[in-house]
Amino acid sequence: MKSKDELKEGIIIRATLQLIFREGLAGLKMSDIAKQASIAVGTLYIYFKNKEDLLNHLFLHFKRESMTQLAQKIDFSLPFKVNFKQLWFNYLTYAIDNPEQATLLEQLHCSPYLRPEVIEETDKLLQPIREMLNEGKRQMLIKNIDNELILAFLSGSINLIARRFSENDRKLSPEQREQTFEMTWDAVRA
Amino acid sequence: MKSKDELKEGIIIRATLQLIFREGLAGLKMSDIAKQASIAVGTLYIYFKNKEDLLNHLFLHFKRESMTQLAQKIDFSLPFKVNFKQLWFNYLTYAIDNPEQATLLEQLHCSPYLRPEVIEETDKLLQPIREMLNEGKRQMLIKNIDNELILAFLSGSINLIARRFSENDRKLSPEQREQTFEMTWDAVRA
Amino acid sequence: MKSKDELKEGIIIRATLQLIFREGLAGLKMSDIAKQASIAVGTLYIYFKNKEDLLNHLFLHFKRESMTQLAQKIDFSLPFKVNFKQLWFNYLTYAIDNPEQATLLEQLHCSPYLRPEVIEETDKLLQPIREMLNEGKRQMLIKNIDNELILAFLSGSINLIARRFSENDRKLSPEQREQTFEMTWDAVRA
Amino acid sequence: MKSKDELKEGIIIRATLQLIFREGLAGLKMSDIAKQASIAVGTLYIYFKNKEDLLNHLFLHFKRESMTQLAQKIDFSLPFKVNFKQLWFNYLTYAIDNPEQATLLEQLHCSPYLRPEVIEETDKLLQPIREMLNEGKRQMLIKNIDNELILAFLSGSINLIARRFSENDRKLSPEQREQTFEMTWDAVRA
DNA sequence: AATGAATGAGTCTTCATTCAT
DNA sequence: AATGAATGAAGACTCATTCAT
Repeated sequence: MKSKDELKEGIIIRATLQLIFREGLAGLKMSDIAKQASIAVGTLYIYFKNKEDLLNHLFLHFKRESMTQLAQKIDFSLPFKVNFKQLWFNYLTYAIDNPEQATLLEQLHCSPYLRPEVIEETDKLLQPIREMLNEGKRQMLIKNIDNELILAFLSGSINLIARRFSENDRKLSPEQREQTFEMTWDAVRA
Repeated sequence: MKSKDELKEGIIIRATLQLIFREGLAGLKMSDIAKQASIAVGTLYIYFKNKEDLLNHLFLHFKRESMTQLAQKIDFSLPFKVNFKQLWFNYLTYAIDNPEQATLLEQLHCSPYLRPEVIEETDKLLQPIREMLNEGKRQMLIKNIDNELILAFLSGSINLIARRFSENDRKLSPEQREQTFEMTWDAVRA
Repeated sequence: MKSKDELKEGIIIRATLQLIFREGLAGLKMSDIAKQASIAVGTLYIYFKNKEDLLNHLFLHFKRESMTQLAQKIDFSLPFKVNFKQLWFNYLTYAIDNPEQATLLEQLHCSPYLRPEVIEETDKLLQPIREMLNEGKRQMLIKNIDNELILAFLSGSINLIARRFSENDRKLSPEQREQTFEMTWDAVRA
Repeated sequence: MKSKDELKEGIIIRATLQLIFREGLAGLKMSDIAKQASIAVGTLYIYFKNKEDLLNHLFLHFKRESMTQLAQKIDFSLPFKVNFKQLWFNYLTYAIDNPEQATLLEQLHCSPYLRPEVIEETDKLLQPIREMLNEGKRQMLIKNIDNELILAFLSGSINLIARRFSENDRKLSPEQREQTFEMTWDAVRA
């Protein structure tokens, strides 16, 4: 008896990520995923109910991974602005340095594959960030504006910037990153 | 003859817009477009070389339309900030009030259908806005940051906000719009 | 414009019949049907929603055809027994001489493809025969037994006999047919 | 060892019977059989060479079982008609009360799984009944008609009746059973 | 003997595009 | 120009069977 391989699920996820990055979500074929993962097509269906299911898992997987990256070096004993800046740079760095994941999440987001519940679930991952914004407001450091509005403002700007400036020959320079943060901070500061 | 052609072309474009909004880009079938436009499938191929061609035309069509909306009430004899605010509100209003088009442009943007040249062409439409930013910098009213960075910052934030807040029951209130503009202006002001 | 061919539906039905007879229902492939009918696979789906739909139409088609055969030379001005015998011989002859159809109807009957409504509909085709049985009872020529019971008795016996004796080298001889009818008549006569 | 094997073989056979009755032969999957029998798929292939082999065994198993039922209370010292009636009632009762088996045998019969030799072998099981018919003819109690014809007549009618009237809410009443036997006896009596 | 994960050939169905009318 | 029936390549998914453990 071979036991259902924990590893194999990861191999499939990884293979799919690479394919979407290289060829795009639109041309993604189950048979290609199998080939890329060096397994049989049928095996895919042991680990995932169908294509949609695989893509939803994929989305959740990298959404969580990106959230983990986001929280790095955050230390609530430090001043708000320090953490805010760290968070912002974490996000930007991750988005710029992992264009694979970013592309994936973006392509999936406007695809018909994603189930609403999965999108909802990923939304919950933002909860700690919302709390942090609340803390910033309490300290009267940032504007008293609806969290969702601020979040949309922050994510939207950072996402597009990362997308536009992730290609190697036009990656954001350290100064540009500082400038962009300056814009962001001016936008939200009280 | 010309007018007849253009009329039908418009009908097809309009029909496609509605279908993408209702059913999404992924499920879009040529036969459905034909049905929605009350013509035969074959006729589609008289006006457009193929599906890709149709979608590229569609993209360009609404990109231009949105740009026209954008320029409304802009008057270069007025002060920079007045125009900047007007432009910003034009964009936001259009994006919120025409979720159909916004959805369309967004869905198309991360689809494999769009030709690079078309994306490039739409980029040119932003030229006047770039000039305006230059003027703002000359007057030392806005930060001296790379235009593309500013544009990405502005478009990104406004797009995501519009998407998140375009459903009828959570449309942005006038105050929220003002608040958002405040963030934007603080971000770019010198 | 080519108009949807009335004929083609018949061609498909005919091709399917031959295939089921030659190869059996179990191995029936849509691609083979298309080949046999000298059309493209896709064309099948213009005339029939899917495989199940095609097979249901097939069933109904030949059920009706067999019913038409059944009614031949029936003349209600003739005495009951004459008609009864004629009917019985019509059925037996059809079943023996068209083993293709018989095989088909039988195979379909115990397949998962047939929709209950279709089976119901074919049941209605027996109505005239039920009336005839009623007439026979009124004339006190046949036993006063529930029609459904008589029908099951008649169909069951005749079906199995036809199946067992339809191969060329053991077809029922005229005497055997008379003998079988004698059994049948003795069974139902009052 | 032997007994252990036979036990498991029986469990598999039993599980398959239930599945075919509940879900039909067409949807029958080896994996489902394994689940129903609470064993692993691989184990099926220890007891049966393949699916076809399993189904042939199944067919033979229940064919034999039904024959055993058939012979109950038959006593050749009793008069012919008594035995004939007993036999007939045995068959009818078994068919009505064990719709599971009846469904199974019927579904298998028009499936591509059954090997001709197996069908032949089951035919041999009818030998005692043929002898009985011969005895009836010798005593000039029944018509002098080819045994196969009589058998087909009897089985066909009884099978269809049992199928039509085996559902609980329309099971044949004792009177109806008597009536049906009356038809049968009239059919065969000399 | 028992297990069940892995395999991959096989099949239905879809849909962009063509072309005869 | 307009039509829509016809085409057939392409792809998701199934399931009997195998085989390493």
